[in-house]
Amino acid sequence: MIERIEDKEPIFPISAAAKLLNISVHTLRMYEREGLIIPFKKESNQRLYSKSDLERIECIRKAINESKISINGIKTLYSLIPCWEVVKCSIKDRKNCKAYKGHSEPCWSYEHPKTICEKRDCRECDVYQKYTQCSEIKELIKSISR
Amino acid sequence: MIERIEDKEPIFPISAAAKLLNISVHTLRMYEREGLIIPFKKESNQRLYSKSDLERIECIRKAINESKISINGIKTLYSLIPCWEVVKCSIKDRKNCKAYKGHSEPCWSYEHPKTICEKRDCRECDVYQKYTQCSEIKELIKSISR
DNA sequence: AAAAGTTGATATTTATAGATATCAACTTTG
DNA sequence: CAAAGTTGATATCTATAAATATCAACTTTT
Repeated sequence: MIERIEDKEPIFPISAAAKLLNISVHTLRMYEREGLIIPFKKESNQRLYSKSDLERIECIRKAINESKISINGIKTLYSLIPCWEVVKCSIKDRKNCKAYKGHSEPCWSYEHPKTICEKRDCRECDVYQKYTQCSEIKELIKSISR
Repeated sequence: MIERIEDKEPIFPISAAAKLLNISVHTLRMYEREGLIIPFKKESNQRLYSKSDLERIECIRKAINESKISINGIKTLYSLIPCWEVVKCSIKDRKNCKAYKGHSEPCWSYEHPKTICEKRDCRECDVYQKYTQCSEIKELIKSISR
């Protein structure tokens, strides 16, 4: 469970990632289009995946293939992450934030101008990185309720 | 949105409920087996549905057919309801409660002996009755985090 | 006590979500 | 600068989740 800096380095091009995960390139792009993952993008727009990205994707695959949760189900689950507590945003931020109000997309899939998140890179955000699994989300909800 | 007492009266046998909802009897039993609904049971074990039950089922149907959330996805969403805050259970209760620890079934699908919920009827519980939709669950999470 | 409706269970159908394949245009690499 | 890999897009396939149908045994109703 120790996270190394190297694990976050985006080093695998899409075909290498697909091979390592034993899935098709298109599936990876679909997960991205659905907002489940945010791969690193080079200036040329080409995707690069880190080891952490691969772990995240494996987790998502388990949810789909073993737990039989549909992609829209996963999006909805992510939409319940209390991101406002993680990024400690202000009441004003919350007023302006579609993610705070919505409940069908992960917060990082919404536009959220005029909030604390405006110029942050969601790929680097704890909300995206630390609450991939359902157990992690539930533990977060427990921890904020006190 | 006004809830009347009559709305909670279990009056419709399964075939009437199925007809009103325009679905098959078997589908109703499947939702029950999956733990999405808890119909009232007569001594003879026959099911009766209230108007509130029908509304709940329509909501679940929308989640499945329109929002494309799978049944397992819905179960997982329900498992995130912070029931411990709703029923105000003790630390000890939480220690004994599989629902508190789990994250794949709604709390009312778990056995939970030696907790405050032990002898309560989950069908009558606010956790079951008041947080059917995702928007309601998210609002609850917001309200407990302060 | 006969008719209508219910029970749980198993077997079958269908609609579609998730995955794959193919494409021409563009980028990177050696 | 050619080869290998990428981009997004569209069209197609397949595995299966959700729903339906059928069953004999049991309850309720009139």
